Amino acid sequence: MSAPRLALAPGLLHVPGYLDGAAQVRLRDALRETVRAAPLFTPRMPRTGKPFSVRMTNCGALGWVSDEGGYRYQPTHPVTGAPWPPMPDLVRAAWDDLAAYPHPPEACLVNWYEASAKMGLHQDRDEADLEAPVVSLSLGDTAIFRFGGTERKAPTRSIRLASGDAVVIGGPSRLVFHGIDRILAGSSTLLDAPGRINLTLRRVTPPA
DNA sequence: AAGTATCG
DNA sequence: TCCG
Repeated sequence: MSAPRLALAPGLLHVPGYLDGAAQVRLRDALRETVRAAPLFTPRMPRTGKPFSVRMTNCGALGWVSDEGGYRYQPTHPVTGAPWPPMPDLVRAAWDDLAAYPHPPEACLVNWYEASAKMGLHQDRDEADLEAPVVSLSLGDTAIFRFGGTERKAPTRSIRLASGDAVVIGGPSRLVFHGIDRILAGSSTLLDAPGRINLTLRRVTPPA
């Protein structure tokens, strides 16, 4: 049985219920190990240093970080200096299943949204390889996800992303603006606290 | 630059 | 209240 893949735009797919309940529990438990090895940190805006409301960590060879020095991928945790922990097998399997791209992901950004956290409209454009899609997995409370076009001025729409949902952002939609308007606290009991975990899997460098 | 606040 |  495969979950329906809903095309929101060319190259932009929503897969409601991609992970069943057992897989969500398995991923949640794997991420507890990830966060133990690579504690959540608070990213900051380039230049201004203003903190994000979302906290983050990463797994895989490279991790996305942001601070006064800018947005970048790097192989080590910005606070502990340790290499990022490995990607859980389930994460890698989701990439193989959803990305339609013949090379492995290098980065898995783990975003923790507490109930009041938001993410402004932005593009994912720090990857040297824009041929590969970005694959997103949601766990915990439902989020209001907003997306538009590849220009900031394009009109936007919003959809709800529930625990277990996947989104694939690729093809002509690879550089669409997107963000999280709000979290519907209490909509899931998967996590111990109100909030949401989002994983974004990415290929960063062009394949050798 | 993936920030927040505020206004129409 | 939502959107720009």
